[in-house]
Amino acid sequence: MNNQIPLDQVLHGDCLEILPHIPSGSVDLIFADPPYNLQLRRELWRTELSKVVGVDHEWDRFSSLSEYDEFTRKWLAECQRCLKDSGTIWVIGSYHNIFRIGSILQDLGYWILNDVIWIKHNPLPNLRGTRFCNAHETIIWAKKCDNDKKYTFHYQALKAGNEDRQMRSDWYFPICSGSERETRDGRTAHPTQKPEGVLRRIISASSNPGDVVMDPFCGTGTTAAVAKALNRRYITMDKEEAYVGLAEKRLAAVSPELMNEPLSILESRRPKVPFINIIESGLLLPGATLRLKSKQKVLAIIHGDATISALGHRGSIHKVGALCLGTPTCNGWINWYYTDEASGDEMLIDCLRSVRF
Amino acid sequence: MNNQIPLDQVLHGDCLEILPHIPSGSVDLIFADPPYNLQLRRELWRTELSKVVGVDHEWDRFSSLSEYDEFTRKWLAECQRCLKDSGTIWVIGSYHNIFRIGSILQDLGYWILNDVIWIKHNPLPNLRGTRFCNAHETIIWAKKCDNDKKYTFHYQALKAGNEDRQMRSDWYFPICSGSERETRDGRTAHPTQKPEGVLRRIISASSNPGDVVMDPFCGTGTTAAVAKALNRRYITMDKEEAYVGLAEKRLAAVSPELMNEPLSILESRRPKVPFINIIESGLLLPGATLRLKSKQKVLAIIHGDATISALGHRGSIHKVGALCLGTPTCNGWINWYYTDEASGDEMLIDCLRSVRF
DNA sequence: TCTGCAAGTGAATCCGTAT
DNA sequence: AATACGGATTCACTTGCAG
Repeated sequence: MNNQIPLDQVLHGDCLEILPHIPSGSVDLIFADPPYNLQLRRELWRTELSKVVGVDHEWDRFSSLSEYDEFTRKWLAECQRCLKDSGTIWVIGSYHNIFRIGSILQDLGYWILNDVIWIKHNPLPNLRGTRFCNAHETIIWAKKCDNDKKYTFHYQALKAGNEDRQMRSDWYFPICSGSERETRDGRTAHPTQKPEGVLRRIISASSNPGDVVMDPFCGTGTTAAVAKALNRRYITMDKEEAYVGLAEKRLAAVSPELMNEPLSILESRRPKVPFINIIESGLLLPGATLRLKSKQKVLAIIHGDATISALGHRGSIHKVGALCLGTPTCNGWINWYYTDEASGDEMLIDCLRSVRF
Repeated sequence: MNNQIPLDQVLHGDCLEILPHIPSGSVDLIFADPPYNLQLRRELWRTELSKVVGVDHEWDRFSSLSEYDEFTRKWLAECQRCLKDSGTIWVIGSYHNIFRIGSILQDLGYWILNDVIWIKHNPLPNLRGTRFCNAHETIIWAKKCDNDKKYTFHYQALKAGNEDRQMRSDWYFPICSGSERETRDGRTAHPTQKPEGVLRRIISASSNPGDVVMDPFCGTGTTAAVAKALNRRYITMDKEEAYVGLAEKRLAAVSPELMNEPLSILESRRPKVPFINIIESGLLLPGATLRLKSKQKVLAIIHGDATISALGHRGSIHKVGALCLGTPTCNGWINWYYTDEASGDEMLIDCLRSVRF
């Protein structure tokens, strides 16, 4: 393996052994669905045992939790090393393990961006009627560290796909079932297979086509399958050979989709028009005046160099706006009004930018 | 104070100093809304140049995560001592602190029963478009320890009040506003006042009339007020004298309710399915086409991010619809048609929303 | 009295590039 | 690396006032 990046394969082995071979800073995005049955099984087992033989609760709980913490710290630290400075990680869990994971993420210096709640329309009910129906899972989204690097987030595309309202932290997906559910010998292949919809939203929101997406706990290969469909590269692994075979078979049937370039890539921003263009093109003449909506008395005069002056201040539309309003910053475009000669209406100078130059 | 239980008063003082005076095993239910340890780095301004009033109070400042952990461990340990063996605790938080809280609860030997998600109808949006809108908070419900004692949980009452379906872990409440919001000198009295609906559900679900309900972080006194209204006793405290006075005044105006069982469950409003869910769930595939009834020649293509493009425009089903029709607005759901593969019929995409998610 | 519009606000780890 | 500065960015709901 050496320093080669094992792309687009399903590796067989424990992530604690494989991750150290992945080069540092080579991964754009990580999704992880770590096991928690380690802890859960032990605690259920302990509960049963304690009824019979009275095992020392304190000691056993501590050993079980700390063992889980140590495992978690190891794989999360390796993931952090593998991530690019601009990379982000998603980790999913339930109340059994998500608090350990969130704390360790913070301890390792990851910087949490959001916790997202996957709300299940069709959860397993609480069969004994002793608690609330556990109808959700928590997914933590974090960046590698508290640096200034920009992380990938297709805000505008998500907003457009969400009917022009920004995407929120509550996500609604059915649990994985029907034909999407992988089976082996006619039985559910993996107990915690995640819906492709969840992975689709995660991968398309926080990575770009061509990016490297890693999943240290492959399972049935949902992450890799969606990554392939969305034209991303993948690195994934599982310590159980049966899952490796299953995932490979699943991946072979996946074809990369067309039409999944994010809106923010296709829609190259409208080129910014500097204020001086407005003056140079004669849309506003030197000597004309501007007003602030909230302070009608403040009158600014436009100079030939596209600076303005008001209340004894002179400078850009932004700077003079901030000084007049007493705010630290000000977007002059959406605060200064000019008077339209034809209609006499007061109009935002931002309107002048939509005129084609 | 001695061994007297200071019932139905608002105590003035730090919970770390007061809690040690509360007798062991004297409390049936605890609700705690501890400081979140928010870390705001810059001022945040809205586009219309009003400043967002964040939580930047002395009581929410900790110098480090470990200091926060230590504080948390101390008050949670005291709470555990105060609880009856059958008692339970609820703690609310956000991603800034809830993982620390959950881990420490587990470390101390509390036994987590559920994590409940309070989903807000009307959260503060993400004003910079840099993350998902943080639209929820997490509430952990735990029992004192992993013992065999039965805890209070009115499963049947909750179910009856929830249209005969068992109550789930996703709860929908608007943020506290309007006349419910406590004010002082005409301004918001406390930045983190919780809605009474949340407390009403918590207290009535997990305690009985006459029980002792404790809140170590009184604030405006919501817990005590709801406890009094529901005929419970309360113990509460705050280290800021101003809040003590405020809560006392609020409590004086509360009358215990008659007939407060069964539960009154607020309407649960869940957001409608956005178009992106249709794509993510595979009901429509990227690359498929949509048509307008009135303009059959206009063909729109669906992209992987649930935007569509037609006539050179790209955006949401609504926006592109409006541009194609030349109307100011357009409800894309009832204007775009897809072709059903099985029948060949043209169907409104609105039909796809009725599929159960 | 009713309607419509404007203004205000809520637990927020909330910019990016050029110099 | 630190600073300067241009200019991009929000949703649901309530209250109050004008008409």
